[in-house]
Amino acid sequence: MRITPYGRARTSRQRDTIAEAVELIGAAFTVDDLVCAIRDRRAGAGVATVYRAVSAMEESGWIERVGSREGRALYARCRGGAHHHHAVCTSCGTVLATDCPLEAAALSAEVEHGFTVTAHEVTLYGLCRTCQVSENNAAGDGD
Amino acid sequence: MRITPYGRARTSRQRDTIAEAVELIGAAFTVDDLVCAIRDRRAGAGVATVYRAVSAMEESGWIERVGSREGRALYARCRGGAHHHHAVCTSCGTVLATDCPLEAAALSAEVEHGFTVTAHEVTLYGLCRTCQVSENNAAGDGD
DNA sequence: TACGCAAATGAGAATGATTATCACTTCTCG
DNA sequence: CGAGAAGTGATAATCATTCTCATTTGCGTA
Ligand SMILES: [Mn+2]
Ligand SMILES: [Mn+2]
Ligand SMILES: [Zn+2]
Ligand SMILES: [Zn+2]
Repeated sequence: MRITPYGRARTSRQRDTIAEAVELIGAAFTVDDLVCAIRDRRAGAGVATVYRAVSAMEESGWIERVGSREGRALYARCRGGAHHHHAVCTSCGTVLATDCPLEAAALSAEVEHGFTVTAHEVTLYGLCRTCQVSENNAAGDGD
Repeated sequence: MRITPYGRARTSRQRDTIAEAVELIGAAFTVDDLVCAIRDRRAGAGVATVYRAVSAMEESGWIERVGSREGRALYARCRGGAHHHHAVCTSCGTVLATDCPLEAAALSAEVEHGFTVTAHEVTLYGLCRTCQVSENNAAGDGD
């Protein structure tokens, strides 16, 4: 059973456009990014619809929440098999998958204090190789 | 120079009460937790004042932000020397300091993709030893 | 192919945490 | 004693996200 953007849910003109925008952006995005990307396209979509589409895409596993930026939730197209985390470039939004650092290291809280970890959040922010290079050349560029 | 709840800032009846509440709780707390804890005490404080006090306490390093719970920021009295992270008991709010797992493991994003990490978030949620024990005994005991 | 209806849409209201205002009150210090 | 800086608090403003509800639409089925 192939993973589609919306799982087994119904499709629509709006949802198609939204999924296209996700592919087009090809990096971490916020709901607002989608709303803007869609505004000038063939089919607009109300804010509520975009929020619902993002929820559906996340539920079906087609996108993942990868962090937050300025109070807005960050998502990305990042099909996840095994448990992993994300490195998000704060300049261009490129998202890399990283292994979970908690599996390798014996967790001090776990071994020293008998703490049972049931959930954890690990998110890295920084610059991808491309953006490091362009920072060397240009002085001040966006974000 | 001793670290005081409000750094070099002025003190007040309200701020004293707020700092007391932090010590009294002795676990992770939200701003709302403080507001409630103070309500019935000798000196109340407006919500805005509590928010400002929490900011001041965080700035002075007397408390730290240790995560979030249901959309509300979580803080704790956790004097931090070296870089570290937190394990927060989702049952009682106990906060443990944990070593940073990113320093031990060679970060795959860093070595494999040339990604430069400039910031990261690591927060563990789970059950402290005490709460694990009480879960074995009692069946359902609230959040 | 025509129906029926659950699912989707969207404009706008509601929520809820956090921040900003602004008119006081209270320290601090010379 | 002032003057000015800092703190207070009721209230309004932000702002991302969710909810409402009347209306439309996709799609399985007869
Ligand atoms: Mn992923
Ligand atoms: Mn700490
Ligand atoms: Zn760390
Ligand atoms: Zn506990």
